[in-house]
Amino acid sequence: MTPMKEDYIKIIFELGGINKKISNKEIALALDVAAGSVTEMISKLVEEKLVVHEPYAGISLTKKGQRYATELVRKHRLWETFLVDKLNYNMADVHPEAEVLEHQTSDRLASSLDNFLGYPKHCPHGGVIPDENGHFDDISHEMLAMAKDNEEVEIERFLDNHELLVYLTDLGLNVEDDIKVIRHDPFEGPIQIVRKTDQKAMAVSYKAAHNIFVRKTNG
Amino acid sequence: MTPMKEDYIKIIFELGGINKKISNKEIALALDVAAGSVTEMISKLVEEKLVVHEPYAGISLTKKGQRYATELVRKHRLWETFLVDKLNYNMADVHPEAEVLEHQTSDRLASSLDNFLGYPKHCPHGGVIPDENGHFDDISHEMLAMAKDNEEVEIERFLDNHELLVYLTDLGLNVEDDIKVIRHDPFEGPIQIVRKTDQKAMAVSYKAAHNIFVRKTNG
DNA sequence: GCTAAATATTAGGATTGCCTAAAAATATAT
DNA sequence: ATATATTTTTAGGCAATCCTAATATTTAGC
Ligand SMILES: [Mn+2]
Ligand SMILES: [Mn+2]
Ligand SMILES: [Mn+2]
Ligand SMILES: [Mn+2]
Repeated sequence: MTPMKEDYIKIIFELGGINKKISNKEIALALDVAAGSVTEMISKLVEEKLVVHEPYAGISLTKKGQRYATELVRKHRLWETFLVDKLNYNMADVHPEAEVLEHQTSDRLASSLDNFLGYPKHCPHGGVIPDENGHFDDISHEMLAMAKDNEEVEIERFLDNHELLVYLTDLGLNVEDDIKVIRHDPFEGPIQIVRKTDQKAMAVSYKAAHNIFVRKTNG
Repeated sequence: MTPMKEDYIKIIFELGGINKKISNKEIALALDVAAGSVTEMISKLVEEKLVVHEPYAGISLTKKGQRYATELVRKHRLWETFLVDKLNYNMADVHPEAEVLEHQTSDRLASSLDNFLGYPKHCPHGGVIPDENGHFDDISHEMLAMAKDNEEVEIERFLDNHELLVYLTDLGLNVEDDIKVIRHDPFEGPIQIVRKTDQKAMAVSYKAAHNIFVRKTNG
């Protein structure tokens, strides 16, 4: 496994989870490489039984590919957690550092780090950290944008996008916040919310609200 | 700068410091690559003004090359310190992890790590950690093997060799120990020493004593 | 000082991963 | 249903870094 192969496997996992088929183009876009490079790399990953490829139909991970993907996601998110919790990085800044450290992280290092961090369950963006055996909890795919007026939800996770995270940091909205949706302004206007703990009112842009995933807090 | 170029620069620094000329062969041996590969890489480093090469005479670093070398040594040793101080690694085990992490360490990450570790001056093997500006203290080149009977010295540093470090860990000898040399057994026999703090007597093998560097504690 | 051994360089070739441009396959829109 | 647009694959090349084998140069032994 080279770092590039790991990144291909990881992006297939992140875009498609454990069964959705991903197109050549989606990978090329996400990794910022040419389509021809993707075709070529995928054919190598097929040989190594890490992915399944139906030409012109799509690409998905084998069990073995999933194993590598979750390991890499684990390492990535442990580093992100380290950077925020121990080195006082801002959550918007950790991605590029983790993106390279992940590939140089032995299993021993990952497990020492995990222990040092107190076995965190989530990265600073709310992403699940798989355990040593590749097990991880389900994640929500419910967008804040889709929550109904008056619904009470918990902020579960943010997509790991720099601009989004800077925006949310400025706004003061955090993972694990319990909030109440007040209303959806028309014409793709902001979603108005209130944080229950401190009654702070926030207006979350329509676009951002599509990149924030929530979980109903029942009630 | 690629990771391999960084490793070439670093080994030239470690073998030769800031002025000694290093041979092709020494580099090939240290990095475990073929002599032809070294010639080729050196010619690239010459183009980039990182090293000076007199064919058949030897290779040394330019000022620019020294700058890169000290930066990499700094990152390497900060990681080693992190692994020992925070993740409870044994000093014999840290080298391979640091060897790869060093290449993926931004200046920002290095300085956050430095702060987190409390600005350590030395790595777990007693090697000096250069500061952000590439400055570092002098190091001793006096081998324990050469210390005279009855001389009192402080253990300054160990060469970073796995077997040596395992041996010294078992023996219980540490960097910064203040010791007294008792005697040199003949026929390349061990050097008998006593640690001043706890009067613990130790017999350090002849070979190991050539890889341990000390500083006179005057007295 | 000459010859043999050691060291360094050059030459030719492999691999990995990327690129662009052309060709093939598929999807979409009227 | 065809023409157009999009996506995917193929083909030909390039850069980095390694290797082995052949050649050149320097050093060491007698
Ligand atoms: Mn990565
Ligand atoms: Mn994350
Ligand atoms: Mn290295
Ligand atoms: Mn060290």
